[in-house]
Amino acid sequence: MRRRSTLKEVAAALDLSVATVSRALGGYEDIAVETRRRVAEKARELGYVPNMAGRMLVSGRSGFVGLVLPIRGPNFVDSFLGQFVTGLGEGLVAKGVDLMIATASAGQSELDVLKHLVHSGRADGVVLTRIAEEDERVRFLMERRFPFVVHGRLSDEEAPYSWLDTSGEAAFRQAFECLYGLGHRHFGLVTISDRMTFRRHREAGLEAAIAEAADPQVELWVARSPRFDDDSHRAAIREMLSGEDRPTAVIGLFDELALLVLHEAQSMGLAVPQDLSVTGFDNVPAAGFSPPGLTTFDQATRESGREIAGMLTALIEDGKDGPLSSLKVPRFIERGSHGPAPQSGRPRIRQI
Amino acid sequence: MRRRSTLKEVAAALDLSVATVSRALGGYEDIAVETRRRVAEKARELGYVPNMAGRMLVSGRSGFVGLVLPIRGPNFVDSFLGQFVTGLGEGLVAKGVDLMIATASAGQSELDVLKHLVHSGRADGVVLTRIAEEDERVRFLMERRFPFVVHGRLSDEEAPYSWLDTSGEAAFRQAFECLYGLGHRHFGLVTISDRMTFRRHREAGLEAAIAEAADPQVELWVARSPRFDDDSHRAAIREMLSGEDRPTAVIGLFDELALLVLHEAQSMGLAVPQDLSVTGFDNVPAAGFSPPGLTTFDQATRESGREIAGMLTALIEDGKDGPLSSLKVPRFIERGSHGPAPQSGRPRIRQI
DNA sequence: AGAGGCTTCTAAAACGTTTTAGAATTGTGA
DNA sequence: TCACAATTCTAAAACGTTTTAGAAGCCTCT
Repeated sequence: MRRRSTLKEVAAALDLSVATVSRALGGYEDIAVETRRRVAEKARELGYVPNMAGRMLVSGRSGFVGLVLPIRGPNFVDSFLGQFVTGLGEGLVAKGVDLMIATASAGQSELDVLKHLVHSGRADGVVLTRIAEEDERVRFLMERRFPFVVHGRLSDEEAPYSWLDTSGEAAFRQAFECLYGLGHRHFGLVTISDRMTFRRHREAGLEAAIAEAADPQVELWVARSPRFDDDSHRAAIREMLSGEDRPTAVIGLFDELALLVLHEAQSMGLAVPQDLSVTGFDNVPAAGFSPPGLTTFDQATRESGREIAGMLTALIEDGKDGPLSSLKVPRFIERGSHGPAPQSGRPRIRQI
Repeated sequence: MRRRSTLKEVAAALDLSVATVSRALGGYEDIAVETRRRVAEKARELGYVPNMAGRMLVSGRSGFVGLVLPIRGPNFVDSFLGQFVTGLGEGLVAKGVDLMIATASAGQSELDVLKHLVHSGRADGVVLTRIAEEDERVRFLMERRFPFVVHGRLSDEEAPYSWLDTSGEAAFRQAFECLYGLGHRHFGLVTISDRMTFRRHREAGLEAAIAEAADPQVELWVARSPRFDDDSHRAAIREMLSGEDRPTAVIGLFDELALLVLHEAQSMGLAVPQDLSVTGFDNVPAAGFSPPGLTTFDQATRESGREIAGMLTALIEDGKDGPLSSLKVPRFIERGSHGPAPQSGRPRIRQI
């Protein structure tokens, strides 16, 4: 067990050919059972571990799956990544596949990284996260017929690629129904202006639910700002919450926005959930820690990672199979930030 | 650029030998300058990208560095991992090295994973995180002389291995000095009973600072429970905070514990920071979101990842160089959870 | 006895790269 | 002219594995 040995050494020790040892370890039927046993024993004794490079060379497969990290600003924190990586790793290790993380170096785009990954043969498939509505990376991979799975969806849902997504539609529908049931009629939505698929789905879910309610009393105030521009979001939220015509229930497109609402409400002297109900999406750790506890939806990110690992390895193994897809329904996490609508009447609505 | 081509194809296109093309691309001096230029051009034209398997086979290096993921319970959330992976990736890509994530499969220990990584030649070096005071993984790697860098430290600081750590000592000293300067004399420490190095360093820093203050008025109440047992922590915190002899300043060993203190204080009707000052360590995202904002220390995890990447690649390249180490001083993040000591007198202290 | 079939094993090629040892060509100095 | 050096290139081996095509030995059936 001291040094790793090679097939050749195992073969020499047993006076067999390298080919026989290879096939014996591979469990081939045309090697006598007794020989297979002897080979296995000797291999263990000598601490034989197959060399991946040799294997890769002949098989043309690297045994790796790549995760292309989104480029981040220097201060961007992503509570999602750790969970996702953990889940992916767990799912892949079960299939004997390893996970590699591909990062863009200075001046590289995510597409550059992807191209290098595909061309160098370092990975047999890739996982893409955080895709936009139109994504050049997806186009590139589809052209090459390189196996990949996307966490999220493009706007073109007919395109033949594999994805796993969490249904923002279902979630926002459920949020509305819950709040409507609690007597809320006057809603606020804090959202982004960027063209992300997840935004479209969540907004569509909310709109559909409102339409289905078919209640003329229901009104919606939409506050829309650029994704990472917290100052704009804050300003929009303050405007939404000041004045007597403010919503009684505010839905954040994701937790960070909902948490901003919680903060602004507090600093404006509005009590949550007595004066204002707030919901989010993602269930980031801070959601649980921020009093009174943010009501939100949990994506089960780690579980998604595991499932994506399974989809991707299936794709790699028998490439003929058509694209796979899976739509998860997020779990509603009811904490303290929502409650019955307050009783006071309230005037008209405005749209920003 | 359609399909990846090989050295042989480039050589054939230029009527040169494979060896010449290889050396030309390698920039060797014994290839005519003009030839080098022609080769480079044709290689680009044909979209040549070196095949890693071939290269690995002859060089004996995989071009990978492994990160062994700690095994986690099904619900464990780690905001640290995402940042660390991002930093590592950034640091490694600059050196042309890739990052692989090694996960334990069911029934495997972290040591098993490590052994397989080392023996299969899939990685040329590894990064270890979350090590305990005595760590069998470190022993194993030292025996094999396999390049590795540890994030954290063992209790045996003389052992010749490379590490990068954040000085919990300096942080807790600073926390004490800050609070002492604000008039606090009666301190609480919420900590764990597990034998982790980081615990020892932080506690040592606090004790040293108390000793240096040499003030007989200073008293310390220590509440110690098993690491992940939140219920025990809560109970210990409640006990610490109930009664008139409670501390005016509580230091959490890490943010999760400090956030528990914040919660318990709130539910007991204690105002932070008027009645009670609280500090933590780690600067998890929830620290910023939890009113009134947790005062804590920031580890600059992403930056540490980058630095570790540099250390490890240096170690791999010229293995002769002795072990490297680096001790970072964490940044004090002053938020709203600490303030001047309240004025009321306070009776004796107890030790749990 | 010969043909055919089965079982068990192996030689050799292939994957794509780097490196070593040396070949071929040209130039230089005596 | 010859010996020698410098420059530029190449053939071949090596890395460790898998796979292909087939060899060797034995058994069975006619």
